[in-house]
This record gives sequence, structure tokens and C-alpha cells, in this order.
Amino acid sequence: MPQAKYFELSDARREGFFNISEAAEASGVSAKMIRHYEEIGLVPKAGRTVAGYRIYRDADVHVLRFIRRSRDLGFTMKEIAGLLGLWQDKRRASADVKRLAAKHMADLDARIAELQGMRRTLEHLVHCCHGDGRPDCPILDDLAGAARA
Amino acid sequence: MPQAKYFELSDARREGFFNISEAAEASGVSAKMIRHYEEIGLVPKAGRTVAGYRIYRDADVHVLRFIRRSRDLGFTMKEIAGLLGLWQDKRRASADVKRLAAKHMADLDARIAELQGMRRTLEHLVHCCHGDGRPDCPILDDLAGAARA
DNA sequence: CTCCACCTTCCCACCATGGGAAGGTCAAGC
DNA sequence: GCTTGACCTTCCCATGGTGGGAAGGTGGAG
Repeated sequence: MPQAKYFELSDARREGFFNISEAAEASGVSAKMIRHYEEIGLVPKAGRTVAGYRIYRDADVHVLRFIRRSRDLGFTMKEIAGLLGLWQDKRRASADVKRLAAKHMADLDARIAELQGMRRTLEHLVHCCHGDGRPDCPILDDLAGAARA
Repeated sequence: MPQAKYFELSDARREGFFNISEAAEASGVSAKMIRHYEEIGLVPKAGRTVAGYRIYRDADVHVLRFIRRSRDLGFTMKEIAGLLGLWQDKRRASADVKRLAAKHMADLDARIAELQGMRRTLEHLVHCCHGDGRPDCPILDDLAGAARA
């Protein structure tokens, strides 16, 4: 991100800078989240106009796009910080990237399995339920632990 | 939950009451969460000893167990409030229960599908990655959007 | 009486993504 | 030049569910 080159916004635009909503549009990351990511240090502090407006270069937008894609794949902010570090390190080993991605994949697998377990139980209960005006209900019986009696 | 019958804890115990850690142990809901559920109104206010300790009956523990089971199946607190209402309504229609459970099941399906999409993409990327000391990495290329160029 | 494990309330934290208030800025249109 | 509405800024709070921990009180075994 530009360090501290102060411009009027129109000057900045002429030099190829974007303001925050343009960066948000171009990257898919909301303006709110761009500010948040700057605050938590995920991205460097943006340059500013004399009015205090944030200004961004193509490269900055590219970083935001990286974050967007990473978020869409479910990586946590912490993991994304690690990925950004690797991306920007020309001496990185792809093994480190692979390890991080594989761990994330394992986490996803665990969560999927958990949700599928819930789904299976619910499918069974919903199937057993008449779903009419009567009060007897196997779903509630299960929740109340009657099935265990 | 008992309304306002004040006892010394030992007296309460003799009458069949449990204190909060006993209720937590018996229900699987932590003491912290029992207090929280009372605070948000999911469960009625507990009776107290003269010292201010919460005391619970078997029926109260049963409600907590119901909540535990519902949480384990991934129902939200709001949904659980609804389920509790239905459970305690002898005039309920099982159709209402079934509807609530089916909606929750659909939500689970959507979330599972989402996570599986992520997993699929990651599986492909991890597979393509050499995972050695070299810097070139298809995972980072994807995140950076190179695959889209 | 001592002491340790419990109880209480209260405040904060986590994670990621917002909403909205209050006040300032920009630029098109008149 | 002025107006106005869409933008910008910072700040504070919220969401959903589950905690951690501080400060101070209680219970009961030894």
C-alpha cells in the first residue's frame, strides 16, 4: 500500500490510485472489511489524501483479491496472514503452502463429517415423524431423551 | 424451575434439589451456559438458597438435557426456544416440529454443500502442488487469481 | 477454625462481518 | 460560487454461542 503520499482525490485518481469503494468493487472485499483488515494489520496502512481518504494501487487491490479468494475457500484470517507471507516471500517453499492448505482441508473434512452426522440423525427423525396435527412426535422424544429410556 | 423456595443447600439437597454443578454434570450443559441460558430467558429463573445458590429439580435437568441434545444437532438457540415451546405444549401439532426440523436440515445441507465446494477446490490445488522447496505453487497462483488470467 | 472447592455477579474475549451515528469531503449540476 | 447527495472518515455497538477470569461470598471436610 502507498506509504504517505498525500493528494487530492482527483490528483490521486489521475495517477492511477483508487479510493476505497473502487478498491472494494475491484476486489470483492467490502469497504468495511478493508478498513478492518488494515486495523488488524492484515494489510498495510493505506496512503491517504489530504482529506484523509484512503487510496489504493493495483497491487493493493491484488492483495485484497487474494484475501477475498482465501476467505471464499474458508481460510481463517490467521491462515490468510500466513498465506500472504508465503505469497510475498520469493524464497518460500511450496511445501509450507501445501501443509497449510492440507491442514485447512482436514479441518473442513472434520466439520463436514460433524454436520453430516447431524443431518443423518435429523433425516431419520423427520422421516419417522407423521407431521400431522397429533402431538406425538419422535423428534421431540429424541431430544427429550425418551429414545434412551 | 422452582420459583422462590429458599433453603440452605443441604436442606435443598435433602429435598432432592441439585446445585448448578450437579445440574451441569447431569445435563451435559456447562454451569456457565446454564447461567447464560437463564439470563437470555431460554430457561426460567432457577430457585435459590438463602446464600443465592441456584437449585434445580429433575425436571429442570431434563430441560437442560433437551437443550444439550438440540445443540448437538446444531439447532440455534432461537430454534431451541421454539422446540421447547412445542415440547411443553401438549396441544402441539407434530407438523410444526417436523417443519422446524426440516428447515434446519435444509440449512445443514446448504452448509455442507458449501464446505464440500471449498474442500473440492482445495483437494485439487493440494494435489497439483509439488510440496517441495521450490517457490512455484498452484495454490498461491489460484489465490492470486493467476488461474483466471 | 482452616482451607479448598464450590458459588455468585460482572466484564471481557473470541471470530468475521457487519450497521449506524456524527461529522467531513467531493463533484456534478445549477 | 452554491447546493446537494453520495461518498469518506472514526467510533461504537451488534451478531451467535461459548467461554475465561476477577472479586468476593459459601459450604463442608478435616
